[in-house]
Amino acid sequence: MDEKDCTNSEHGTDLEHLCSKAAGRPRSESARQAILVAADHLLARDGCGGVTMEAIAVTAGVSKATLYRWWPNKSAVLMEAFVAANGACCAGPDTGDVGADLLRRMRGMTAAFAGAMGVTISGMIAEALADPEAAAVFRAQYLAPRWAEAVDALTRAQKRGQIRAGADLEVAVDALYGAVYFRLLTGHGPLIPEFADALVETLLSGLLEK
Amino acid sequence: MDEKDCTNSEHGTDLEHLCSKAAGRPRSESARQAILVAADHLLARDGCGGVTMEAIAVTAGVSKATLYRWWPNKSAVLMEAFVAANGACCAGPDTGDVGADLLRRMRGMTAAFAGAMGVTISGMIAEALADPEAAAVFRAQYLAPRWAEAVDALTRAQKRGQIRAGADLEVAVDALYGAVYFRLLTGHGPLIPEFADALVETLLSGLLEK
Amino acid sequence: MDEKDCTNSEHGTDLEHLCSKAAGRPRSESARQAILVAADHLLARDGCGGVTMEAIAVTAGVSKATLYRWWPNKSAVLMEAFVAANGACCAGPDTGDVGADLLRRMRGMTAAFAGAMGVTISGMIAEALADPEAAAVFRAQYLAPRWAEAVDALTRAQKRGQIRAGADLEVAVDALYGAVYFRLLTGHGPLIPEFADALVETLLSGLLEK
Amino acid sequence: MDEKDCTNSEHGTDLEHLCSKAAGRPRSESARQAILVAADHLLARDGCGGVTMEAIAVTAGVSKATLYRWWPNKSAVLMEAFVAANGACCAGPDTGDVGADLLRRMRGMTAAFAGAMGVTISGMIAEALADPEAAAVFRAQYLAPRWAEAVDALTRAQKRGQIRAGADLEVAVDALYGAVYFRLLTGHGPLIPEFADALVETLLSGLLEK
DNA sequence: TGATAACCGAGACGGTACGTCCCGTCTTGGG
DNA sequence: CCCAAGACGGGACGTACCGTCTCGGTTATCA
Repeated sequence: MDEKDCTNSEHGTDLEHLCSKAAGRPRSESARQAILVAADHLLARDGCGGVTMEAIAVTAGVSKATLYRWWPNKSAVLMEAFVAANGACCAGPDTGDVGADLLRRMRGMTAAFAGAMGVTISGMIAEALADPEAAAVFRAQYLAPRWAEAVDALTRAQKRGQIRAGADLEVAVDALYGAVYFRLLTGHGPLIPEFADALVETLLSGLLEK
Repeated sequence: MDEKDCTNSEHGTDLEHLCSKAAGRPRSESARQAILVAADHLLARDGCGGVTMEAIAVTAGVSKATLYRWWPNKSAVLMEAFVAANGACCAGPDTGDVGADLLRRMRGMTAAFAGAMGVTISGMIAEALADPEAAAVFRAQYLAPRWAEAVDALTRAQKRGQIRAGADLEVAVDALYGAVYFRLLTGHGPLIPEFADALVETLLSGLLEK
Repeated sequence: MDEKDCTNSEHGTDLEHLCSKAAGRPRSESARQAILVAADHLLARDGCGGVTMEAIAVTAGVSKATLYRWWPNKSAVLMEAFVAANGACCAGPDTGDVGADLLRRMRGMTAAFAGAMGVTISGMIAEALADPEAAAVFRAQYLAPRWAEAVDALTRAQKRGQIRAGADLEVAVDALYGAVYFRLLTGHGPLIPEFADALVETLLSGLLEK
Repeated sequence: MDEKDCTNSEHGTDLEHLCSKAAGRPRSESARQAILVAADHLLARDGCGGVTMEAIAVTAGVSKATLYRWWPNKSAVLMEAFVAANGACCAGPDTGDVGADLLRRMRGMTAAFAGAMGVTISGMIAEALADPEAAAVFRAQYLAPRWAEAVDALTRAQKRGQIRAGADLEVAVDALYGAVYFRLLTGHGPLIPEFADALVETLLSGLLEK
């Protein structure tokens, strides 16, 4: 982190030399990439519990010591591999129709969670539950951007007057996302498009009789 | 399961002798209780990942073979210990005021999840994510009753005309519960009473501008 | 050790039950034998430094945990394997001629040390130098019996009047054995029959001019 | 070795330029000294097996690459550090009384071996047992001079007529030194002055009844 | 007076073995 | 037939050290 801030500093000042120490052989970027790729591959093939540090090392053509030099444990490697592969958060288009946009978003999410991504996400949450640091990474790198993006979309709709002024949009996103995660993690209901439809409809219209 | 069906059979018929093949020493009920108590205690103390079959056996004063004679693996023991300790599902009173009842329910849930119970539930879900059979037990013994109870309460309110006719109450409960589980499992927001309040308000009133 | 004393107790008293507890599955003697055989085999094939606990386990068809359950480390396993294979100390015949007997003994020793046994002994001493417990085993199980036997033989000759009364026979054996070990361990001279001859002659006759 | 032969060449001939290709920075003598000092210090503190190349490097304020640039492996460093610190072989005075001289010599040796030097020597022998090159260095740089010196002393006595003509003095020194090394390496007896006394007496007088 | 070549520190790298831990199975003797 | 005690095979874990490598930077000598 520190040296990244340093090298990325766009204003080359005299202070540069303070952090550009970097004595010794620099970290092998190729090894890092190979590890993340191997971890992601094994994650998809063997599931979260089936991945082994030894297997990652062998697959990546890397020594186990190198793994432990840069990541404290298996959770950390898997989590970084996951966010490296799934970090990008493609904001959907804002068509002006909050209902349609929300529907598209939630349908996409349920469809993804119903497939291979669902298995992977489950694994990452299991990992997060056992390791607070992994949890923090998952939250910051994967969850937060998507969540914020959804809140933003709702906020824009609210400013357009489509959503009532007093609504707590953050809690609303928790309810939308939470429902999907709930079904994913507990398996208590199917992740089908109709579920997304009903969920959006429920959130938008509310339960109370007018 | 099999012999349970047998011993629990309330109708003592002539068929009894078919399953009451209890030649030999019967299962020690005291050992079973000691195991469940020990598992629950260790679960609370060491967290889910920290519990060991060996530790359960020693704490319960029981041999490891006895554990594996009656449960197929660690998840099963922990899950049964959990539902034995937390199985009862006390339905709250139905005061006739949906909003107040729902608020009470969700506040209770968030408060519980914010405490020791939250840690335990997290552990059980982690266990469920790694073991489908444990997941089934968790769902059937813990989750389903509470979920059904909540759906029932909303259904009664709907019949009373407090909730609009077309609302999908099952999805609504998924959203309510899901939001709380979401925060519990991802740690992405605090489990405070205000969260319960906002959640109920959002679900009841909906997001759309009237 | 303790339970050995116990089971070997020839007088079956009431106290027997105190130590014949032996609860639990008894130690597998076949595993123990397989381990010692495997260790001895690997020792001969790969030399002392080349043996691996993992290799011993695999060769013996045994789990690594079983190794560490009964021996604290590699040295201990190797040492026990060594003494199990080379523990027997065949006392040579006492012909009544000290010189001849001594010569036969030292020639046999140098011949053995010049061959494969020399390599093995070197390894065991290296192991003993790094691990005091292994040293104690080597001393008690291998060295002491042979040394004592040699001292005894000299003592008998002394009683027969062939060796002068004041001679310190223990120190003499140290000199005889030490010289051979010295050449073995430092490689500073060859272990040939002539060396044994000269050594015995020197010790018997002494250096001083009469 | 090569460049040592070169720099040590006392006869500065025209050939000098062949090996004095010292284009570039010359070897840092201070680093070399620091390494040997550090190795010797760690050897005394942690014992032979406890010394690490990394530790030597850090202690000497030197990089690991520098170690491996000048020595092929750990044994070589330790051995050179040992002989650098203990290479000098102070020949004792030749008083004309071979018995007294021998006694003084062996008493000094046992006393030294009973102390810190004994631990160090043990370590070097352990190292030598695992590495033939280290063994050669130990033999040539440490052992041989002392051994030769002792043989010389005995030879002088023999020429003076104090020792019988036919005695094999080399074997006698092996017996004297070997006995002390034997006790040091196997720990089978104490290294006390009385041992030196008895040893010398035994060797000088021999065992046979006259 | 540079240029250049070998030095140096720092430290990451592949590799190998270590000793620990836990799982789920088994083998005893005893109730 | 149950139970306690506890040994067993299996397999992943995280650590430690080895000897090699790549950096950026530092000297002496040669051109």
